Amino acid sequence: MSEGVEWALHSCLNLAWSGDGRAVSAARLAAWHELPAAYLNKQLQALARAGIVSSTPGPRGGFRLARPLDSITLMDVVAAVEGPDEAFRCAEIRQQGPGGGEEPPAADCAIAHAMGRAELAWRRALAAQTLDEIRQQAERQAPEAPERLRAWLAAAR
Amino acid sequence: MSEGVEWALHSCLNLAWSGDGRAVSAARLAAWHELPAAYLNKQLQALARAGIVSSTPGPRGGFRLARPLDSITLMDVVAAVEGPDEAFRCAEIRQQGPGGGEEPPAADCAIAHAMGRAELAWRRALAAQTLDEIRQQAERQAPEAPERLRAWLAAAR
DNA sequence: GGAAGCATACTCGGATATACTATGTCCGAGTTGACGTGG
DNA sequence: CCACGTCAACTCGGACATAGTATATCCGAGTATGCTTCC
Repeated sequence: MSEGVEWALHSCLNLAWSGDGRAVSAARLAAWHELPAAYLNKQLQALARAGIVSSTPGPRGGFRLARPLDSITLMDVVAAVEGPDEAFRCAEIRQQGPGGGEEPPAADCAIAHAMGRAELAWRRALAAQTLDEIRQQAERQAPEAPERLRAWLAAAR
Repeated sequence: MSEGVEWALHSCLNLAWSGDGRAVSAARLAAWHELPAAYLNKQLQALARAGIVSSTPGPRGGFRLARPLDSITLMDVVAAVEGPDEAFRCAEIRQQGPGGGEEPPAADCAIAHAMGRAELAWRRALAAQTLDEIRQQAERQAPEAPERLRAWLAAAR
């Protein structure tokens, strides 16, 4: 799985903690965890295309959450960064060569069906978890995190 | 996900249909679906290392199932081909840069925890499905498939 | 006729190239804010 | 003092390199088979 998924998820939480008042630039979000700024920018663009964050150019510009955290699921972020297509894609090799009959088979490939069911379970688990729940859990573990981020953003003016 | 997973799964079913009497070479299994023989051989080696199939060299050699289909799950094959490590690996970026505190955090990353739970659901779904169940479903859809394979193997002596 | 020895062909197994995607970097278009200037 | 125009800096956005992995290929070690030869 792409490294950018982890970056995007942390960035969403950081955006939520930064306060809704002002946007945060990709460079600041990247510096907070020592990530490559230009590449994180790429991931944030993907989030913007998916409607998860909104971007504003120019000075004082940057990214901010486009909707509240409790309406963003893990699935939304994963789909935005990784793309919408399934991880296991059936190439229908059973139709190739001597193994494939003359006419296409009537039913779907049993293997693809089973793999699809498993992947559906994964997607359901991701869709059942909102970023707000994760934020609450993270704040229970480290209650000072939001304030530290806001202080650092204000100081690094 | 790797293309080889699909090839390995189909090959396992084909090995089950070929009959337990004699081994089938990687070249024959590949020709049945017009796959690159040498590369399929690589995937079968991975299955052999995992104890799913057994290999015998020399003439009349090849691969055969090492244990019955009902004791092989989708998870076994996926783990053998893809490797045992998780798809989402937490790099603990929260500990890097100004965002990371002085001492390591006490609890696990909430994001990694949630992603791990989703992946666990996927793995459970894969482990709950045996290849024998898939074989039964495939035979219901195409009852003539096993016999066609055996006839082709005998003809291509 | 039978058995031993040998050559042979066929198999896996791993070491070696190539292609593609994820990763990382760079520069341009656009916008906002500040500053200077004129009224 | 206020309003307007100009300028400059900062931002995203997409186009351009690079690296790492999945894909594909090739050749060597090993083994069972069949044949030849000798007893």
